[in-house]
Amino acid sequence: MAKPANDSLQLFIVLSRASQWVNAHADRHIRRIGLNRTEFGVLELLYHKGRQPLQQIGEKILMTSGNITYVVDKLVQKEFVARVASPEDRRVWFAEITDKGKAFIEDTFPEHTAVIEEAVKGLTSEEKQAAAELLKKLGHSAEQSFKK
Amino acid sequence: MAKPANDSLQLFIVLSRASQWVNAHADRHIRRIGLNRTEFGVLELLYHKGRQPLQQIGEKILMTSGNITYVVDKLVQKEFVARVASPEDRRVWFAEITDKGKAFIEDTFPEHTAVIEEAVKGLTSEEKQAAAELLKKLGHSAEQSFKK
DNA sequence: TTCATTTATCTTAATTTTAAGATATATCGT
DNA sequence: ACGATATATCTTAAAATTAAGATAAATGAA
Repeated sequence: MAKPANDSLQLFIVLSRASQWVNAHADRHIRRIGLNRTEFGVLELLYHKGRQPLQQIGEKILMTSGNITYVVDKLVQKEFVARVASPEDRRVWFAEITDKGKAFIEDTFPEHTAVIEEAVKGLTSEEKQAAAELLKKLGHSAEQSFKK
Repeated sequence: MAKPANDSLQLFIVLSRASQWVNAHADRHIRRIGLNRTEFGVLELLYHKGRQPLQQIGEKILMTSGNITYVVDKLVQKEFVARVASPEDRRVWFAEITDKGKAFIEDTFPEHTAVIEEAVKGLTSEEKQAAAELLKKLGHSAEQSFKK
């Protein structure tokens, strides 16, 4: 049996590489449609999860508060996102996707999906499901232990 | 059976999240020891794989040529790395880890390993091995299809 | 209520990264 | 050998990101 630390380091290495190369596919496509990874991630989040306080966007996509302000400003300039004041807490702004933003996501999502399918086509459907289950568990536990 | 694209998108999502949170652990540690993720990655590469032409570093860690120059300059300033001319091709510089750089890696590696172990402790040893195998396959195929 | 503390967003400067292209050298076809 | 093309590194400006801290509002303890 190998030392336990080896399993962990090995996992870390292959996780980083897989993420790097799969994201290389995604990034190339996202650049082509005129956004960067962060902007696309925020827009997708708002599309799928609805309006979010800026703070919560930063918690999910892991960026500093200053960068959230910057990225949301860019999306507002592109008219893909609007800032909406919170009626309950005057410190809070929600970011909300606009109709133009929704249309953009809906237009580009089929291509995005095709790019991701190409990126992960080295695994069979069963392998994808097995990997996804393990990664879900890993992601949750890493998030929990990071916040403690 | 779900649509095939769903397997792929789901895998992409959980891969991104797992990578994000595991890297959050690693980044926090790397910052504490005075480097950033890119610098540490380059230094580790040179430690484990020996001297590399700058070009090849960029291919492995996916960064632009300008950024390689910048990062290697920073590591040279810290005396962790030296530039060595190639005797065969006068365009090429190798980056090579110095004794000080080696000592730095050797000093910090036990902590780095402990941080990674903590980050991935949500999986059992068997699960780590299963995940690593799938991610290795995924990484290789994503790299190949990206370059085509 | 009041004051101290916490929280959410924004601002600014510095750092990191990319993009575009310049320079020097190597390679390839003729 | 020659000229065209390709390759490796570097330079510069712009874009993206972080870090530190300012401001305003909410929360909590006394």
